[in-house]
Amino acid sequence: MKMSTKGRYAVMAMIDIAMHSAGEPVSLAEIAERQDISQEYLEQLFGKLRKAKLVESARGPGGGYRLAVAMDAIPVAKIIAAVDEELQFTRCNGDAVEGCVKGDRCNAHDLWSSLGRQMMYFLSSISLEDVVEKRNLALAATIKQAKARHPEGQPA
Amino acid sequence: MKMSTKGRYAVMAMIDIAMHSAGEPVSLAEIAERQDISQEYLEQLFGKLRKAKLVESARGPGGGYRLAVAMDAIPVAKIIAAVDEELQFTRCNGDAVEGCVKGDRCNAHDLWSSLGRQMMYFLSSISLEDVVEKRNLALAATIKQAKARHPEGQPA
DNA sequence: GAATAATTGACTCCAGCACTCGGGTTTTCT
DNA sequence: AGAAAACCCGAGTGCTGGAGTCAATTATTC
Repeated sequence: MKMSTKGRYAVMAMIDIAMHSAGEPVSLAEIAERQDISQEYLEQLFGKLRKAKLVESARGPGGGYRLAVAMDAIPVAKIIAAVDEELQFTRCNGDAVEGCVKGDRCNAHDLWSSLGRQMMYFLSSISLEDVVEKRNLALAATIKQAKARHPEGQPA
Repeated sequence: MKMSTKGRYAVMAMIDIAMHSAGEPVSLAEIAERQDISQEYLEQLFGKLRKAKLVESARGPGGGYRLAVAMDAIPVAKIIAAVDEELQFTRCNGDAVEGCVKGDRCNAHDLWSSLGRQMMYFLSSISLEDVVEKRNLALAATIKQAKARHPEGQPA
């Protein structure tokens, strides 16, 4: 269970722009330098981010990228979805019901779709601004809830 | 972003045992047949489940595996952790602070560790029994919370 | 001792990730 | 106009790790 670098890099790059852009576009060379990601790889990612209308580009000298909309209107989930083809976990994913096991839905089906929903809501509920400002990341309430359901619940 | 089949298969197999064992052990051949997983692959997984003390084995004819402890004492997180080496997302994972980017922690560090924690608490809060009985999977409360934080939050 | 089933370890296959490369084209500055 | 700074785009490549196979062994029951 892990996340691809694409999603991670994309979020890092978006944060970088959000933090360093004072109206002027930020060049990929800068981002590559600061985030330690190859510029060629970033170009790939930004192609997708642009198609997803999350950034706008400016060509020529002094050009670069800037956010297409305000930070607080960009949920992290959108960034990841833009570059990461699929962010579902199971081939028996939420909507496509058939094909789980022997043409039927597997015995853990509800668990996985519930987990997927859980993550989607988490990532949808946190905006780029939240990350930059380091807000809403503690989630004390949600965690307390989980504990209340199973008081002995301990992480690995 | 996806989960390996190992974790999925392991949970499916454990559910299978929980549902079909009436005290007697359940053989891998049965599980393989019912869950449509190759027996050889299951052997690998059960080696790890046994080492993690989640199942007990009985050899010889009529043998097989049974749960080592009660269903409600087995959180899903433990099953996955037993077979899936790492269920962290980022190389900049929760505890190891260094090495994120240029020896420092990356700008998205808190986001990833928070996401990881979120998933761990979710999977720790759900027991094998919950899954078998299909309880606690709706999580209406948690979802409502996420919505309250960002009312416009929509999944991909 | 024959059949059954777990136990173990090594081994193969291959998709997809993580890049790299080599060309473009557009824009701006001098 | 020309050069330089950037974006733009499609191929191509290496290789890790997941997914699954195979074979041989040990233990148990009848």
